[in-house]
Amino acid sequence: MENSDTFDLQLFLPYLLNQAAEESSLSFQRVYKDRYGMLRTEWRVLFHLGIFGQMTARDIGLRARLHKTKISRAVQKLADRRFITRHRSDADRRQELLELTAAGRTAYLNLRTIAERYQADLGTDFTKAELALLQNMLQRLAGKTGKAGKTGNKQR
Amino acid sequence: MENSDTFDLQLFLPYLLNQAAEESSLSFQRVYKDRYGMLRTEWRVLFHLGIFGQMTARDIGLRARLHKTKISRAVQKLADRRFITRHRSDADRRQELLELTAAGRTAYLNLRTIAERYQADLGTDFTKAELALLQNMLQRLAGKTGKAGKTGNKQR
DNA sequence: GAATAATAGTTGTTTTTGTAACTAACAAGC
DNA sequence: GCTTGTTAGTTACAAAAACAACTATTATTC
Repeated sequence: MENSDTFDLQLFLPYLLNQAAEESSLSFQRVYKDRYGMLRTEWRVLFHLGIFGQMTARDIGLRARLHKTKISRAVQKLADRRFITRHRSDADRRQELLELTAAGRTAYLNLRTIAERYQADLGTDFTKAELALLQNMLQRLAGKTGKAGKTGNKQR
Repeated sequence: MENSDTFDLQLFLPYLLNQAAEESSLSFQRVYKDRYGMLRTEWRVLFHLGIFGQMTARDIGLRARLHKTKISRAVQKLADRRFITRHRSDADRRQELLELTAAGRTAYLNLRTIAERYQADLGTDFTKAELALLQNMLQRLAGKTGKAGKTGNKQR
C-alpha cells in the first residue's frame, strides 16, 4: 500500500553481508559437501589444522570463533573419517592435540587448491585494489567484538 | 607441525564474509530477538511488507531469496502475533496477500529506526565513499547467481 | 474439456545448531 | 592437602533449518 517508505534493505549491512556471504559460500560448499560429505565447521577445522599444524580444539575455537560443541562434533566426524588424529596432551591431560592424517592433508590440499582458484577468479570481477579494500573492510567489520576477548570457557 | 603453508584463511572470501556477516548481525539480532521474539526470517518478512506493502509469500521469497517453507513458518508466527494479516487472493486463490497490521507496522518502524541508527554508526568507522564501495561490491557478490533466475517452485 | 503439468503454500521428517548440564583434569587459596 | 573455582571437552535435550512429500488451485495441451 503506502509505498512512502524509503529504507533500502539491499544496503543494510547485516542483510547485505548475509546475502553476499551465502552466495559466495555456495560454490565452495558444493565442493566440500558433495565431495567429502563435510559440513562448514568441518572444513574450517580441517583448514585450521592444515594451515597451523597441530592444534587443540580450544585453539581452533578461539581463532575461528566457533563454539566448542560445534568443534567437538566436527572433530569427531573428521576423526571417524580418518582425516585427523587425536592425542591427549601430556602437559595438560584435559586437552587433545589434533593433527591431520595423510588423508586429511590430501583433502585439505585439494580443497585449498579450489579455494585458491575461487579467490583468483574474483580477479575477473574486482581489481586487486578493490579486493584488498574489500578484505580490509570486512576484517574491520568482523573484528569488532574485540573488546571482551578473554579466554574462558565461554567462547561462542 | 610443518608450518610451510601460506594460505590465508582470513582473506578467503567465503570465510571472511561469513565472519563479518555473523558479527554484524549480532547486535541487530539481539534487538529483534529479545524485544520481539523474532527469528531472522521473521524480521526479513516484516521488513519486506513494511517496505513494499502488500505482497505474497512468493514475492518475498523471490526478493529475499528465502525458501518457501521458511517463509511459510515465519508468516504463521507473524500472523499468530497479529503483526500481519493474510487474505486469499481472488485473482489466484492459491496465493495469499500479506499485509502488516498496525502493530506490525509499529514493530517495523521501531526496528527500522534501529537499523538506520546501526547503519549511521558505521559512519564512524568508514567514510561515505568506503561504505558505498563496500555496498557496491557486496551487491555484486550477492547477485552472482543471476544466471538461472527463472520463477518456479524451486526458489531456494 | 479431460488429462497432465506447474505453481502457492503447508506439513512431516531428518539434520544441524544452540544451550545447558555434565565429567575429568588442573589451579589457587587457605 | 582439601575446598573452591576454572578450564577442555563431551553429551543430552530443545530450537531451528533443510529437504521431501503433500493439498489445492491454476495453466497447458491434446
